[in-house]
Amino acid sequence: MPKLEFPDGSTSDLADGEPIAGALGPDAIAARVGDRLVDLSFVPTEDASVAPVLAGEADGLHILRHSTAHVMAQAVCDLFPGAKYAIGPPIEDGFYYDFELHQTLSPDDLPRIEQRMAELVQADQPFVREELGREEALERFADQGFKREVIESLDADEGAGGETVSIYRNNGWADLCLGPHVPSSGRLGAYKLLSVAGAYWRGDEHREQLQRIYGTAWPTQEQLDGYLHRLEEAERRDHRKLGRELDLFSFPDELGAGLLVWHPRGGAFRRALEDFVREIHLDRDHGYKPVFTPHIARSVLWETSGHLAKYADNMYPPMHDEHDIDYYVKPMNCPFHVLVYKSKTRSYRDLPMRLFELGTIYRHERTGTLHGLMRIRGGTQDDSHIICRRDQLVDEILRAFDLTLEIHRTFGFSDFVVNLSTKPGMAIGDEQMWAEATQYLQKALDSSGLDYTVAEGEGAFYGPKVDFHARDAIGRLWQLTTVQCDFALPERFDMEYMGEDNERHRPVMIHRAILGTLERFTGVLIEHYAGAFPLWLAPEQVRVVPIADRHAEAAHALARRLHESGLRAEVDDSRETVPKKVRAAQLMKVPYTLVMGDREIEAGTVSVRDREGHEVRGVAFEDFVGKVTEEAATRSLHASSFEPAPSTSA
RNA sequence: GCCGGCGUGGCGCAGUCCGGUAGCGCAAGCGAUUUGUAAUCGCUAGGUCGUCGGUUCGAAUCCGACCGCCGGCUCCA
Repeated sequence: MPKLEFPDGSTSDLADGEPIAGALGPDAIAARVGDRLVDLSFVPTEDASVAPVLAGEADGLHILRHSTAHVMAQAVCDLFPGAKYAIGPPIEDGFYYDFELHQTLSPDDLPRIEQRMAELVQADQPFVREELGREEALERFADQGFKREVIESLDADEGAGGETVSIYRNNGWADLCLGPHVPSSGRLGAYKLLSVAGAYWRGDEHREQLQRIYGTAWPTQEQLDGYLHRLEEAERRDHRKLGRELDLFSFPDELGAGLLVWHPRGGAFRRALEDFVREIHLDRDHGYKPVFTPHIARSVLWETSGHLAKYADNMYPPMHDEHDIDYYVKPMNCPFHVLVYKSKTRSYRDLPMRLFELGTIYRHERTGTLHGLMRIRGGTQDDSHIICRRDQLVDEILRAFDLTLEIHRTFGFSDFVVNLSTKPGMAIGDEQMWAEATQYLQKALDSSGLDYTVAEGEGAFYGPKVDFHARDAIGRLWQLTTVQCDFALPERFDMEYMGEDNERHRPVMIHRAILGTLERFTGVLIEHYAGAFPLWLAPEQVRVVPIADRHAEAAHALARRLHESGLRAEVDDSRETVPKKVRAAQLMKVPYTLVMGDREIEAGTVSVRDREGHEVRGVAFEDFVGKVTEEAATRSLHASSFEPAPSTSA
């Protein structure tokens, strides 16, 4: 164990995680993590003396949450005799702990557990680290099967101590643990238990299913409140709720799980989205060519592609015709695009060939995985396949990255986490193929200047891929774009082109979807914008509100003129009061509401209210139309501002 | 698929524990009001209580199966 050097020059060979009073200053409490000290002093104490946080706060938060998890596990074991406990790590924003209990937990049990935790905090039990020999540890956890399993698997893992294991003990309760922990249970911060759920032991669906309790923990009550507030904010943005409220789509029971219908307002939105995606792909610079392919195909296609072998369970069962030929509904578009390519002999001059389709696919996802628009059984991908020569591959991958960034910028996504996913356990194609395909992606990534991390074994079964996760308006990451490099399907489908050398060559294929499915992307956008779409995507861009019946005709005339300018405008001529109609428009998040009364008709102006509630009266109609059509045409993310027309009356 | 929770008019909910044939608000329709920037007033209509089966004299309520939704796990071409 390496010696630690403290700021004052002294050294220590304290064990990992052991609290070190005064190591970072007179009032600070630190713990050793690996080869550095982590300040624990932000953890609130009654004297509230807080030294500067010298090490990363994330480390301290981890320690705090991990310690909270221990205390919770202790509380659960106190309340539920015979409890078996599995693992309880810190996670983003909190922690969980898995248990096997004689009874099933319900959310109603959480307050009791919190109550018991409070007593343990009150007792201020020290976290005591102990090192045990393996045999000793096995004995200590004699009635804790999960712990014994962990201990027994330890020497398989590199550097886990081998002969000894460490435990952390609070009074009589102890857990196998590397630490570190806060010095005592009285030093937990603000915490709250959130939910109970099922989880498999070791993440293996063939093993025991345990009961998991999720909780969150923060240094201060304010931070906890802030987190709970963020949860509420996320709930407020929930696309399933907003989708209903904004009348965008629904999932009728009669269709079956995971299948939806788009309502007119959702249709207007989707149309705008599709127009944008189509336009940008098909323009001269990006050079994609539109193709259209059917929704079903004979089984032979899926046998060749390998989908039947690997994904039969997640495909809808086949239908067969009078000749007993099986037809499958397509779960992917790629084999069809391969057939487009193979429809005639290709020359090296034809490459790269970039095929674009808004392709609708059906996947029989397991019921428990469905989630609003985020995971559905029928949806439409902005699916493209780029077939090219190897010498074109890196450039084509880079072009796909550029298009990805360009498209996402339009929606206000600028912060990405990028992964390079490598060969999974079950894959087609040989090692060399995989190595080469991965190299090309890596090369493109390196020259793109994008930061990325390698996700081992996360690739598609036919090739490695690069995934883009975009950060939304409230900081959440969504996996959207995937760019996959495929040497396997060209082989399986025997794709060829005639080279300059008059020989046959095998092309390579890039699979890429930038938005993913339009449905999922719509869900992400709803949450990103909290339903307040930028003008160009808003289902209804302008709502005209006549004040009294006598203004209805003028209101409809106005809406007609807006339509002629290419805007989506509606008139609310219901016999309600103006405040009520304004409220209705606000609730539907219509970008602009125009209130029409005598003054506007007389002056030929409009009274503009945006959905933030800003109101400007007496705006010249041409000024309004000009700015708003510009805002829509440029796909601006920002609302226009208006000023009253200068008075022209003499 | 697995664990747990849930399913009552278009939406949000009460009633379910302790069986006795459904109630509120919003939305909708009608009437009055003709309204100036986030909810005018009144009236009316609308539900075989997810579906099927069982227990019972009687089921929204108890039991079972199925369908669907929610929180997770697993999976995600």
